[in-house]
Amino acid sequence: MVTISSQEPRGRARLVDVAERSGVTKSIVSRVINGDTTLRIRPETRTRILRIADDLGYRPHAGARALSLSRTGVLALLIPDLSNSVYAAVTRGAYRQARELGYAVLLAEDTADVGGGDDYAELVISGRVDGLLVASARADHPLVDRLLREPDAIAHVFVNREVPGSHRNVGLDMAGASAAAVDHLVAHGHRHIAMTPGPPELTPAQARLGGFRARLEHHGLSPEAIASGDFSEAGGYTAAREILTRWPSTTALYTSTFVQAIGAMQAARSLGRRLPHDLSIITYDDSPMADYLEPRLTTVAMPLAELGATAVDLLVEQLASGQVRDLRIEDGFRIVERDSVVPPTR
Amino acid sequence: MVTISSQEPRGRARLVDVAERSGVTKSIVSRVINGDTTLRIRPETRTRILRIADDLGYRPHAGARALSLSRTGVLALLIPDLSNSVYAAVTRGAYRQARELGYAVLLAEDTADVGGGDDYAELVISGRVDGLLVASARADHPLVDRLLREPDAIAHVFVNREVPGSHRNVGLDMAGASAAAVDHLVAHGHRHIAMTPGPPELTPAQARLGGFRARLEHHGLSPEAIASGDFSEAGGYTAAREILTRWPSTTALYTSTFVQAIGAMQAARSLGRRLPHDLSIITYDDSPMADYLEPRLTTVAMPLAELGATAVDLLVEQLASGQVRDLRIEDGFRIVERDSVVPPTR
DNA sequence: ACCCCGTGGAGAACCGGTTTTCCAGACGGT
DNA sequence: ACCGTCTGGAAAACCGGTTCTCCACGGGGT
Repeated sequence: MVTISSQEPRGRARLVDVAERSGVTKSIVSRVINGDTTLRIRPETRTRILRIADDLGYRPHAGARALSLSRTGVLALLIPDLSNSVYAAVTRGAYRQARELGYAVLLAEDTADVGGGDDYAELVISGRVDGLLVASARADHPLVDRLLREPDAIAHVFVNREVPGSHRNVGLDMAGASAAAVDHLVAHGHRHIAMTPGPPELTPAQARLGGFRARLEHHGLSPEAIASGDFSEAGGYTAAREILTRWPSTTALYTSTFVQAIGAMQAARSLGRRLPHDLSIITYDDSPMADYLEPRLTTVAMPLAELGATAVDLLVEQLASGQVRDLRIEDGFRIVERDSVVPPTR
Repeated sequence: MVTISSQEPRGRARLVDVAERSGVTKSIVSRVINGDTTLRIRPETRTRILRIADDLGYRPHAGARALSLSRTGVLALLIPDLSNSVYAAVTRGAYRQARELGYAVLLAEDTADVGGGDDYAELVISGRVDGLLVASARADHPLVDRLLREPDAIAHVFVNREVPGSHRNVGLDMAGASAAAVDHLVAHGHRHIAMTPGPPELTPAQARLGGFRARLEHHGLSPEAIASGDFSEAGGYTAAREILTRWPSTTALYTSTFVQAIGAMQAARSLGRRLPHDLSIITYDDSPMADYLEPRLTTVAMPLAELGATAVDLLVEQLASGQVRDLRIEDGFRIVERDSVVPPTR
């Protein structure tokens, strides 16, 4: 039978362990570690405590801390689709900024199958996280309903989607980016320009389409064709085929996501169009892959990391002050010229 | 001045709130809610408690629970790169299985810049999660060192990588999948087959290369060429260009990741090779995008969701019993035939 | 010798759960 | 009427922190 002496290191060092070895009480250790400025303490005692805490590898227990402070220092980022690399960039920006502000980020994929999405509200109610960054695009999301019904119950910010009346939207200048895409195509001489904006009920699709239409009008043009289709390769393929068969005069296409562009390129090829001469393509959102397509794909790169970081800023601000507001990142997008946009041959 | 009556709903309902309204003590409520079978209680009292808890929307405070139980019911999944869709599939499998077993999964991207990676061990030490699913591929990872030094301090499992001596590896049959790819190419008549395995120091690259070599040998062949390059588009491009320029007799190429294949296709085109007739390509890992490339890309689809689920199984088993073991998912991969593999023309 | 004040820290309450121990009262048997 | 047993639940300790209140002690001034 082996008895554990009190000198034996336990599984983890606790505050009281540090206190015992330092010859003080745990309240002192807590205040030293947290840098309480109202504490008057002998410098040597302070350094002794800090050294012992370090020796023991002391780390505060997150649960105990959350219980005592009524806050966790964790934010949840809800994204609709992990395989969409757009969210990878947003996530990186959010992580970095959260870290900067002393928060951690918990990432959750908000798939439709997870019990209606109410689980995510539960993250906050059960005290796992302090607030929610909601990047889900689904229009009829039950979580969104709930957040709108009792907005103050749960700190939250909507990222890259627009929930009217929430006053908690942080977004990109999608209209501006779309206008830039139009300008780029027009500058190359295109006048018969089509677009695949994405599902009409989703706000990102609406915003990009709105900017597209408005800028065409500015140039005295109107859309050659608009065809919806979801944000996937298949959606781009279907929409582009529809456009190219029903409006063969189209010389340029603006797609709403990178993978839509992939689908659209395949659609063009399947109809015997040669890229880029028979059809110029530019897409919203950039990707490392753009350099390795044939033709290399011209894109509008968006400041996604900044979007994530700004969303964190807003959420932390909301946690601290209770104030909420909308914010749009006005600049930061840019056209990345590659080979998929050339002057029209007709 | 408004005074809050005790009838007023607080921010969240606590156990004691449910208890008061039920006319019992919180210990009873706790035992009822947790289904304590040793509790003898009047059925009507039980239903009353449950109804009131439901009415109040009671959710236990995760921190308090973790403090009391010394477990959180949360597992952390550490992945090296969020923009890699392979991990999206692994993550989905892990989420689903974790949910099944009553756990939640916290996702963390293990980027190199995050303070040496020791932060992740801290997730466990600080009581935020119960265990770690480590999918990071970096060979020299400080976290891996730490886990190897004190393996019992932190429950963990290595996913899709092989850490020798850890006895906590769960992986796919990469060698078998590579053998299947070789078989597929050989069945189409190829005898001059090259591979871009990826960075030589990473175990996934080694495992795929090993299976490739062994199966070629089985067919009485030897590799036409092997060129390393990282797992990205650029890595595939560079490696494929090297192969095609230095070993022009190559008729078929097996790449180690989907995006490597994208890069390799571009490399082939850049050298005037026509796909697939001048070069057949097959890649490890499938993607929805494969259907929209030119030519449509033949792949070896891996059971990634099952990998994630199995990893969770093993970690939960480790938490429950302290037992550890290696596990390889032997089957489940399959060739997805598309258009990028054709008989050689030479 | 006495008072006052600043220094340096002790002690206890509390956060919201879980779990173990214990007990009042009803009930049945003799 | 008394005893033992079972039923249904109360009470308290504990998990590991944070924070508020309070106090012992020593030095300086008069």
